[in-house]
Amino acid sequence: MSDPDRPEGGVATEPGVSYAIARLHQLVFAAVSERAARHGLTALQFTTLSVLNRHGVPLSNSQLARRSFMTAQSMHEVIHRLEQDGLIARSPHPNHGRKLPATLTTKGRRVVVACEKAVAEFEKTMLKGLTKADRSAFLRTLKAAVKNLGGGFGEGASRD
Amino acid sequence: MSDPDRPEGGVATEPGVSYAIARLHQLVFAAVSERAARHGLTALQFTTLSVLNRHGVPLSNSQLARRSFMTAQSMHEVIHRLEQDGLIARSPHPNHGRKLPATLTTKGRRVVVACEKAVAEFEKTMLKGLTKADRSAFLRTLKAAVKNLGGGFGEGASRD
DNA sequence: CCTTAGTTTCAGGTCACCTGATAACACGTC
DNA sequence: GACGTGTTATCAGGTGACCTGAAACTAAGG
Repeated sequence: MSDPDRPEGGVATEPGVSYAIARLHQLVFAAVSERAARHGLTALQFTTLSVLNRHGVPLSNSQLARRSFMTAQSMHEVIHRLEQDGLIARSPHPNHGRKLPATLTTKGRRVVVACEKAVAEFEKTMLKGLTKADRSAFLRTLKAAVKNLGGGFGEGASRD
Repeated sequence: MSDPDRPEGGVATEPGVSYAIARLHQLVFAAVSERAARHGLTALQFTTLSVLNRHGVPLSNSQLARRSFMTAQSMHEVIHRLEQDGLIARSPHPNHGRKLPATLTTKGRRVVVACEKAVAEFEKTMLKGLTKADRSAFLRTLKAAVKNLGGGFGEGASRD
């Protein structure tokens, strides 16, 4: 019903879990992008600042790349832009002539904290109506699926 | 521990649900992309063929776009390429001079069925070790979150 | 010293999206 | 039957997020 063009043939095997994950991600990504945009950031820029903020200690381009599961070249584009925009600063590592660890500037910290607050609000909306048990089961399953696929969460990607 | 560069300061507020969803999606997307690539498709091309296959009846560019939550212009790029590659065919709608409904070609159907099989295998791997109850709770929560964010799943996006 | 591995960075390419603009058609209203 | 409103297909141009390849430098171990 609700589809006047549909005759009868297609039984329509329903879409799998992958599809539901993709759809939810699409909505989450859009929501995060929108909130980050209010502070002049893309979602990727926000998450990169967030990683830096959570880690507490300066991280080099390569380290950030590993934690974000992308190439150093891709990460370079991100932090180059963040540096231009004055959200991070990079100064040479004391006892390593090649590494350029990045730290949040005051402006960068202010922005990332504001974004994180907005995202936390958003998550509350997303999970509205779910019990504490539902939420923890959800998170547990997400983590289990990641683990089953051989992935981590980038807390300590290899060494570093 | 496991991080020699980490002194003491950062308490590291742990990343939220959004982050876990993004990470799982990243792995799922990579896995689907890889499997689709074996048949010469991108993940997006595969899902588009899949929508067409599930629906059973020809869909126009605009209809496909609505079901996939993107603009008609973006979808046009996808189906134009699929048409070039001989995976779909488009012929004018009998009683509408502008619509160009797309159908799967024999080749297209063969490819999408093969991909769907590969993806189903993949999903089994991803959910290994989870009980029937875990899986249905997971899917239920995914759907609830989508609903909380005001999204549907494109089965009947508005009319059509 | 020389090799191997890690790091930063430039150059160039692809894919998945977007907005804007055009042109043709559909259809109800006057 | 002309007219406005909405839908559709499609071209043109642009951005963000990724990639590989290659160059140059540094670190560390034989």
